[in-house]
Amino acid sequence: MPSLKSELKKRGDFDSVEQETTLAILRTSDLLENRLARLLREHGLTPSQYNVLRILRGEGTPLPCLDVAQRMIQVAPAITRVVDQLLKLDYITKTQSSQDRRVYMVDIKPSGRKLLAKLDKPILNLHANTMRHISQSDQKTLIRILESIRDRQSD
Amino acid sequence: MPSLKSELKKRGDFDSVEQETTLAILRTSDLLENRLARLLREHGLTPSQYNVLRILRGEGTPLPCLDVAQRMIQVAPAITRVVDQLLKLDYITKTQSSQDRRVYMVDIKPSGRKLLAKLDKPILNLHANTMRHISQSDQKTLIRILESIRDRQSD
DNA sequence: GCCAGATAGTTTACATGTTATGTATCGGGT
DNA sequence: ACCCGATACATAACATGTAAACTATCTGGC
Repeated sequence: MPSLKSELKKRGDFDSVEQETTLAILRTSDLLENRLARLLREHGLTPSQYNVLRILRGEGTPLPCLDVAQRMIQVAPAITRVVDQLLKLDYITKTQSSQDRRVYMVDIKPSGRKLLAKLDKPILNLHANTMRHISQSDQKTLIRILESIRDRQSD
Repeated sequence: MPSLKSELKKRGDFDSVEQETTLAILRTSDLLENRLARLLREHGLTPSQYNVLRILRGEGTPLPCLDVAQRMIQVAPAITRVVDQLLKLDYITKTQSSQDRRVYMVDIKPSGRKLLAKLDKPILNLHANTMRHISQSDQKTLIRILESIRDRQSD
């Protein structure tokens, strides 16, 4: 009987089912994040950098910095630095908009697309492997419940 | 039809159910973490600091630094700093073990217990509120599936 | 006794998230 | 034309996570 359950028992039982549910989500997420981060690190990317590149590739056209931030549920300052990093790595471009000079548009470069293309299969495999013991029907159930948790939140 | 689904559609459809499942977990976790962090911040604590205090309270006896780290699935350097912070805040004690002088035992102080006691109800309420629309049976399902995801991982 | 390898923590360097604050620019009302 | 509030980012300050390197201490074998 491995990690989670025994660990948590040690520090007292759950105070409520809701708390147990919350902890289960947080712990599982931690695990998944770590695995993804390790894979990305092998290619010199951080999860944030990867997400920005994904968003830009998905969009197809240049995007203002803050639009990228919004899609990552992130605050502006974080994006500024990630964009700086990606510029240094030469995976994106950043140009001041001529319509509105407050705005800076970022776009993915071919080098960035190439990197993403190289990552697509390994990442797909990672996720497939992570979920390999979970039936499709359980996955759909999971997605449904998690979605309803997110959608019912006021903020 | 709100956030997640529409957002993700924008950047291209999911590549697989496994990927969708993964993203659902990560996004939901983000949401929960943010809500908890906000509540804790009102009391001057970070999530890490709170977790360390919880572990120490649950344990009841002094614990070596690295033992605390393990239970948080964290690496040693992170603990060093969180422990330092909690020392500065005067919520814990840290004493060198006389048996093995490499080891430093940390323990929660009464002030720390008092703070946790003050937090218990609000946090319970937060979790209850987050899950208020989710049936107990769905929660149990969620816990079961998430647990099986975690338990089936090799590392 | 002594030394090599293991173990507990710390320190350093880097990337990121957060809030608060500063800067440039835009845009609408007078 | 001008000014004031809003908007797009950038910067600063702080806490945290990670890997890598370092210190102190312990321990088993010779």
